[in-house]
Amino acid sequence: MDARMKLAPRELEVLRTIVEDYIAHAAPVGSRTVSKRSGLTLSPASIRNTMADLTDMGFLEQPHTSAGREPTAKAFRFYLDHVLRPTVLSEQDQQLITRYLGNAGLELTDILRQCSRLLSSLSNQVSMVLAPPTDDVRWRNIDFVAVRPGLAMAILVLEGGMMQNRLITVDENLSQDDLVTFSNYLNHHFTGLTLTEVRLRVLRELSGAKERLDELTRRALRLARDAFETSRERDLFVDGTLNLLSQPGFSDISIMREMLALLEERTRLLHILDSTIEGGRIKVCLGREELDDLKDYSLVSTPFGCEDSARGVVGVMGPLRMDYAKVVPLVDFTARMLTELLKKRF
Amino acid sequence: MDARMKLAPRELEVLRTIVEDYIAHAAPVGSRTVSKRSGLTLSPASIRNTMADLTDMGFLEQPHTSAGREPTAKAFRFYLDHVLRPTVLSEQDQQLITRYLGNAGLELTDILRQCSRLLSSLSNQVSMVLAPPTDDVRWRNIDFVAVRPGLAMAILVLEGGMMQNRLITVDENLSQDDLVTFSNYLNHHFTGLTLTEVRLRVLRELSGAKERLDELTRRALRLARDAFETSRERDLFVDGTLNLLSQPGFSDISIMREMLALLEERTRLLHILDSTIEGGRIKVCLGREELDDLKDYSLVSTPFGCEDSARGVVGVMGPLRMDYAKVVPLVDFTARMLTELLKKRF
DNA sequence: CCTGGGCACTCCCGGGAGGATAGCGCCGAG
DNA sequence: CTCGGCGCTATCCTCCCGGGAGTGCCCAGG
Repeated sequence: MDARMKLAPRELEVLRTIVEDYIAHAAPVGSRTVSKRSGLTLSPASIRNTMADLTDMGFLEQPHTSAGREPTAKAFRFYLDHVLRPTVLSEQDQQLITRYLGNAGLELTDILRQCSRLLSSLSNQVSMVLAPPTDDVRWRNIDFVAVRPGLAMAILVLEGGMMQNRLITVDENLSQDDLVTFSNYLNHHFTGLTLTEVRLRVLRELSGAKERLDELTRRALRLARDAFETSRERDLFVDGTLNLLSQPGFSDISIMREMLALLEERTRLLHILDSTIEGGRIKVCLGREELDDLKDYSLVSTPFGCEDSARGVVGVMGPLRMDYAKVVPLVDFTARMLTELLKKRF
Repeated sequence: MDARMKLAPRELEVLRTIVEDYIAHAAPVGSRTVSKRSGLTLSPASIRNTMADLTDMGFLEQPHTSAGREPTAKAFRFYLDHVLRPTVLSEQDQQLITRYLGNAGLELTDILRQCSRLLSSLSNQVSMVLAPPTDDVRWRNIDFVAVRPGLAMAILVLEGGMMQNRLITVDENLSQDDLVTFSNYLNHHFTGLTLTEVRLRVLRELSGAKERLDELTRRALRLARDAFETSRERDLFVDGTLNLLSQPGFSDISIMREMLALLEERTRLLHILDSTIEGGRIKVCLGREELDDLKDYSLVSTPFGCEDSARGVVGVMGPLRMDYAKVVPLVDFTARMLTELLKKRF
């Protein structure tokens, strides 16, 4: 976007003032206000001229004749890209996050859940944390533990220290020793492959010439198949839904409902979050531009996790006019901490 | 409540009509409507007399002079206790539930989550499912699996087939064999005790004269302590929050917010649900009577699980005037199915 | 004594009028 | 280029008024 070139310093300053005032007060901004709050020493009348220009350029719009101006999505985009300078999170919040994540527990899910809580309460918005996908992570080790006759738990450790465990039904008279034999077999054959590859290979071998497989192999493969048949649903933590209600100007209940519907319908949400992973850097996705359902909302998200392995996403969703100056560093910092924590722990 | 004695057949019929009409339309009911809809063949004027009596008795109230009557909480209580006859769930819904629960997975959490989904979508209300507490369940078997040096997973199987697993940090140079030794030791000593008892005993022995313990014992006890130090938070599944918004007459946003706050603040919710477990039978708890925060809501809940072991709770929460004739059998049936399923599976 | 028609009364609700307010556009002087 | 001033416009709030729904009460009739 080369829009920056076109904006004179004064226009830029006026735009900045309007956006920030709008973020702070959630109401159309008038020329008088801009005149007072901006760094410029211009009368309202002069400001009005500039505002008229900005309106022509598509940065501002009036809800109706003779109301103040509201920034458009384009204005927010511009503000984010060219005006907002990267800031760091307040010392206080940093400490809070570090402390909480420090003793959030050993399990990834606990950590991520905690993370989501933190994000929503610090941002006063809806937060979401999407766990890293496990499909492309490499197999390191599997264990089977007999729970009771006919039921066993499979514990799969993946590269990077991620784990999955799930219950599977097994032959009634399999002993723990049998299970160990099977896991040895599987570990020997599959270590280093990704889960997707494993799944593929298991299926191929099982459906292939059965007679060629000995009993051991076949049973081991069956176990593996049961344990990984379907890829496990990725954990998705959403928190702070309540914050949606506290907002001024959720004038339209229907949008609200749309939002809540989205939050309950995990698949779509998951897809949206996942699509933000690509850039690698923090990304602000304005409703009007990309999420066509949520015109007046925006999503600040960034991936976390080591760059070379599976990555999850943390994000904060709120109204278009949320406090980016705070939320962006917040999301950024949280993701960094999380990445660091995972690197250390796993 | 001996109020039933006092109600003449006509009064009862009028009350019934008003309650049911109010449930269906969520609006004050006038004498004219009652005259038409009730089984009685009386003119509005006569109905008015009866309605006046019912108002005096505290069963009805007027939002303002010259509006229709609304049933009070007392009326709902009466309706539930003496008018509503136990009905069975529609064949169709029964099948739906049986089918879905049938292939909900092997793990308890998956089953309960599914259950919650079902309840909310069939009732169009907010549903909640609280997992059985594990504190008073007896220990059956523990296993430790080394995940990587310094980290192990403890898998605890409880009586009735419930399981818990969690990660614990261990001595860097413990081998899998050591872990097996420890688990043998623990199983030998603790099988049959409840988790609370185990926790108590572990702490006592560890804090007691340390020199008396040999190395093996001490290390085994340490593992046990780490694995059970804090009782795990009970799973609580809430679904259908969205339904709150679809309701007519959530006139007051503040109540709505109260409700959502409650749903996020798990502890309180958990406490409320848990307190409904005592009766053993299905219970309808009207906001005004017992949950003083939620004046206009009511909770239909019932415990599930074998009577002699730990029991969880399923419930549906909705406005005072929800469709009890449908919700009560729904909750009841779901709990029964769940109980049966658990009995069979675990 | 119960029933039910009639009537006056009360209260809510929706629509319209009018004043106050906020903000714009434009013009014209400095 | 700046900016004070004026006229214009649209919203919001308040008040008011009439229609509608439903009650309470009275009284006649079975």
